Amino acid sequence: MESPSLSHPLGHRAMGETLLYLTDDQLRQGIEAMFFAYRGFTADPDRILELHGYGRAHHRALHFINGAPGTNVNNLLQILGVTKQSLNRVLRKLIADGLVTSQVGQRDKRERNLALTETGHALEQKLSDAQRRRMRSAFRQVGPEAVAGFRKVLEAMMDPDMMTAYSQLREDGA
Amino acid sequence: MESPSLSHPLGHRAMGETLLYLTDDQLRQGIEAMFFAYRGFTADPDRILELHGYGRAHHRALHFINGAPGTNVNNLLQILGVTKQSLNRVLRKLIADGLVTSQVGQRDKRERNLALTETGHALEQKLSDAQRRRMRSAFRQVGPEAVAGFRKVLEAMMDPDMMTAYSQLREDGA
DNA sequence: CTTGGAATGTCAACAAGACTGACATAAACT
DNA sequence: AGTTTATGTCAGTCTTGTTGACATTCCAAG
Repeated sequence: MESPSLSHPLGHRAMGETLLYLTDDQLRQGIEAMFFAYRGFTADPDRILELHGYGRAHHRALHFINGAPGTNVNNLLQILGVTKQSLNRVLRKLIADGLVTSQVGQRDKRERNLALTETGHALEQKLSDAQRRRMRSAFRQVGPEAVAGFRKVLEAMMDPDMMTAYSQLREDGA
Repeated sequence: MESPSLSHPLGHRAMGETLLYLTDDQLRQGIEAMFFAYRGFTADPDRILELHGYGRAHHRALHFINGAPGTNVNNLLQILGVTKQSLNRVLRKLIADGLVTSQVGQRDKRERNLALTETGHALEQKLSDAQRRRMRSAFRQVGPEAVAGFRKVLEAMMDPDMMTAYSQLREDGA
C-alpha cells in the first residue's frame, strides 16, 4: 500500500521534479489513458467484424495466422492465451466460412497447419488497414520520439512469461 | 488500401529515415504491442478480482465511482460505454455486497448517487495498487521522456466522441 | 392541474466468448 | 505395447455484453 501520497498529489515536490511522472496521480492518468486508448484501438475493427458476424476473437486469430502462416493450433494457443476449446470454436467457424485452411502436418501428422485463404487474407487486410489507419494518424500527430517512448512503455508493461511463445514465433520466421 | 508497401517493408528509405516509424511493419508492431501490453495491464487486477468473485466490469465501475463520488448511473454509463442494463447488473452486485451505496438523488429523485463504502474503497485500493505497481515499474524503467511519448500516443488514439463524458466529469470535479 | 413525453433505473431473456471437465482419435515416442 | 502429445468435440458454467418491456419520476404544454 502506498496510499498516503494519493491524498497529497502535489506533495512529491520534495522528491524533485524529475520524478513527477511517478506520482499516484500521474499513474492514474496513465491507467485511464490505457483504458480509453484501447477502446479507440479496437473500435474500428469491431465495427467491420460486426458486419461479417465475427468478434474480436476471430480478429486475433486472423491476425496471428496471417503473421505466421503454417503455424499450428498449439502455437496460436500460447500466443492468444486462451483455452483450446475457446480457440477451437473460433477456428471451426473461420474454417467453415472458408477464411482459414487447416491441413494435416507433414512431419508431424497430429498437427494442423493453419493458413489464410484468399478471402481470409482479404478480411484480415480490411481489419488491419482500419487499425493501422488510426495508429498511423496517432503516430503522425505526435512524431517519432513520442512513438519510441510509447513502444518502450508498452514493452515494459508486458508480462514476460506471456511473451515467450510470441518471441519464438518471431525468431522462427513462420 | 495501402498494402503495396507491406511487401516492401524496407522500401520506404526513399521517403527518408524520419518516416520510418510510419511503415506498415512499424505500425504492425505498434498494434501487437498494444495487444500484449493491455493483457499485462489487466493481468494483476484480474487475479485479485477472481479471488473476490468479480470481473473487469466491476473493477471499471469501482474505479470511476472512486474518481467521481456521488456521480449518477447515467454519467457512469457514458464513461464506460455500455448499456445501462449491463452496468446495472454489475452495480446491483456491488451494492448487494456492500461495496457501493446508491442513494436517491436530492434534486432529481430519478437519479441514484453512487459512492464507495469503506470496503468498496479498500478493494478499489487493492486493485489500483496492483495496477499502479506495474505501471510505476514500467515508467521507472523507461524514464520521463518515454512516458510523455506514451501519453501523447494514447491520447491521439482515443475516440474523441467517447471522451466527452469523461472530460466533463474531470471539469466538474465531482 | 392534468396529461403525455422524456429521463432514469430495473427485470428478464438471450448471445458471444471465456472457462472447466471428460472423452475420442491419431500419431509419436520409449 | 504402452504412454505421452496434439488436436478436436461435447456438455455445462460464468461474465458481460445485447434488446425488449416496464415502472417511476420529472417537466412542460395544453
